[in-house]
Amino acid sequence: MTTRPGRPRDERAHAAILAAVTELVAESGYAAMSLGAVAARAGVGKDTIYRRWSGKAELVYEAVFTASDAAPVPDTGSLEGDLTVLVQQLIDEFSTPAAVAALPGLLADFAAASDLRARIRSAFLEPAKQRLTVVFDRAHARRQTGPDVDVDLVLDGLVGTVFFRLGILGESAGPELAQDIARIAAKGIESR
Amino acid sequence: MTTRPGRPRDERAHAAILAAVTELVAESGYAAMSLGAVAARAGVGKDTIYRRWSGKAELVYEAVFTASDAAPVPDTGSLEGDLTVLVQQLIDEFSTPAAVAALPGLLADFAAASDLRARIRSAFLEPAKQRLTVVFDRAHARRQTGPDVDVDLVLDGLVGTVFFRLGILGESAGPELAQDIARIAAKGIESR
Amino acid sequence: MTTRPGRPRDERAHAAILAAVTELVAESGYAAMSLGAVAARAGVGKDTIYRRWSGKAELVYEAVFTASDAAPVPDTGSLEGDLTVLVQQLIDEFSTPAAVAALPGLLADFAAASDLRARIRSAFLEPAKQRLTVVFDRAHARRQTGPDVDVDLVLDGLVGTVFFRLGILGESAGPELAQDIARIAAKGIESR
Amino acid sequence: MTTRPGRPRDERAHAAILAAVTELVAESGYAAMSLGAVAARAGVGKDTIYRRWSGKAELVYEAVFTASDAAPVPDTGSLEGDLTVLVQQLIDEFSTPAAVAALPGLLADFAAASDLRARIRSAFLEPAKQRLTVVFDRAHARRQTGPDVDVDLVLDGLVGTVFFRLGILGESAGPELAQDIARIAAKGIESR
DNA sequence: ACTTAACCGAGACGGTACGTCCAGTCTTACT
DNA sequence: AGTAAGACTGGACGTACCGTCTCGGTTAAGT
Repeated sequence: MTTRPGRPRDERAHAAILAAVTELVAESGYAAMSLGAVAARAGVGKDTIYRRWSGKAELVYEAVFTASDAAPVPDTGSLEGDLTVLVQQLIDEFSTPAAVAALPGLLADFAAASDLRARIRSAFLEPAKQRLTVVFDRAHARRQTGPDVDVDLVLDGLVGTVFFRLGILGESAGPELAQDIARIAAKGIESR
Repeated sequence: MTTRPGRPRDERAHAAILAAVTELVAESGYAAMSLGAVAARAGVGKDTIYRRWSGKAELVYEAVFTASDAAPVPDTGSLEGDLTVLVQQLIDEFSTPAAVAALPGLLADFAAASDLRARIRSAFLEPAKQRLTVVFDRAHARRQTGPDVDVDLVLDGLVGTVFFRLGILGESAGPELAQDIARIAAKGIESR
Repeated sequence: MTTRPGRPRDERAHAAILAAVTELVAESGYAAMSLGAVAARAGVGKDTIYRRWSGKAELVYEAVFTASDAAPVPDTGSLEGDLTVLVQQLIDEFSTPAAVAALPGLLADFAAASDLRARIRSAFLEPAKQRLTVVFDRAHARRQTGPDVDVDLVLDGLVGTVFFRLGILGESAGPELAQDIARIAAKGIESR
Repeated sequence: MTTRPGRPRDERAHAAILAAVTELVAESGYAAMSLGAVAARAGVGKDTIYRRWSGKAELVYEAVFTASDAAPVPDTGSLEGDLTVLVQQLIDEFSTPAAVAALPGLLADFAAASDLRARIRSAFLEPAKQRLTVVFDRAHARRQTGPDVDVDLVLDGLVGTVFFRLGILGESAGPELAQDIARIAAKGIESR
């Protein structure tokens, strides 16, 4: 039962919509980007959008944040080194023009709708949490940390710091930023 | 001649508007709160709002974040203790019903308008930065930290973490949260 | 008891307001002329206007239609000649830039407010009716007309025709117009 | 391919809007009737009104003056009789509650906007002018009038008189009015 | 070949908020 | 009491967008 009756959805429309969102959100920002403009840019009817996504937030999330899920788990041999790589991954993910323009409004919409709010942890944070858990397991095996590090708290700290700096304040990340953040975090959770 | 010509602005209208904003933003959320509804609730014409504030973001900012500027500088004798108090001040500021409801949309609007974006550091962060600077000076005098702590980075980390947890994820702060955050931060920046 | 207590009204303000109305109504038209703009142009507070006139209609009426009340009663020796002069007086009165711009909106406001509507006959038409009555009395004395000419009907016909042509259609009056109208009217009411 | 792409316009919305205008203009008058109230009464969004009409004047014109275009050309055998019928047609057209309430403000708006002003002759007057032309042709064939009657002038006189009496002064038309006007006009233009 | 059913672009639909403008009133300090 | 200035409530304006609905027409799978 893999096929449904009727005409199948046009994959080119799907791709054209996501491309239009990426362009328009970078040009205009999240709030100023209307779905009507997306439809026009993509050469698509508005229904074709609403048939696939429930609203602006879901659509922009998929368009902007679906690439880096495959980021590799860092393994540099030290906790600080691993965290530096991981924070740099976050910075890279949040630094594209589309992400910078989309993030504040996107998270505002997610936060405002309770059904979406519940999905932030699973959608945004879960991939990074898995990488972070592996990093901590290795650090524990090296006796650098205790067994009871609060992964969620550290993750919220790293993500919150990066999001606040780049997404809210709109500052660009210098080459030292990832290491500066990682150094404090690593020292903060190491044993002793 | 300190008085301007014409009828002076009505302070009661000012107060009624801010009270209406605080109520409505807590009831409806930032995006769903219309300035027309604010005017109706306050018993005020829309012009009276637009005469004093340039838009929703400026208005809500003034209504929701103008109380805690007078928060005292903590002085517990230890860096971790001081940071715990300071983080708790942030948590308290971000935990009122109006602040929880207003923050994501408010910061999204500030981030989207470049003229407002520049004001986040000065308007939101400056009071906390001053307290944090005093805390670090005392810690340095106690030889707990070096002289070159990056105050902005730590501040962004503390604020970003609290804002992300409470404002974006909508989680409520448990009694241990402030100390958990402060402990990691203090260890992360201590000398040695 | 000709003097009232308190400061007497400033006659220069009165004149400045009427001058500002005449200018602004000619520039902008009746509907687009706001009393705030009149006050600013006259260098006067809005209250000074509302203290003297009850609203825009009354003000514009006084500014635009108060000059020609002293028009002389024509006496050319023939009914058609007298009517030609009288119609030309109407045309002159309705052809000033201010009158052309003010008339449609002004009469619309008069017609919409029942208390003003009752005043159109007395305010607009009474001076012309008196002149027309004299003209008809002389014509009757010359046995050109019967004794029972419906003065109001003829007056409404002359005024309505001129007002519709100039005020509503916005056409300019050629040199023959007064005589063309007067000829038909005179023939239409002569005996035989 | 005569059909345009997209959802066709809803004829019931069109009719509901015109019905709401007819009701509301009769209840409130032209100036006091807001398009927002029309939309609410018709159960329609404001966009649906602005999509079809450019403003209040165009909308009210279509709602109030679209019935009598099919009025028959009078043919009583005499000029005065024909004119009496024609004037009565004008009176009937201007005497409906909606027309009485709409006319002054409507013509004021038409007169104020130069693009609309040009349409008064074609939209309001053309149907009556055609009937009047036929009446004059017949009168000329009967040798009652010369060949060079100024149709526009007589039409402006008849319409102006009726409009001024009913529309501006707000007087109701007695049973003799049409004949009184027609008698003067007929005598005024007859040969000899 | 024919039916069925979901798809498609286009754009109209009801509804809601926007930010501006004006009417007519009110409140200052000053004359 | 009158004055200039300008703030006040209230409400209409015309625009923009949301998310849904309605057309005519297309594209496959199932019969």
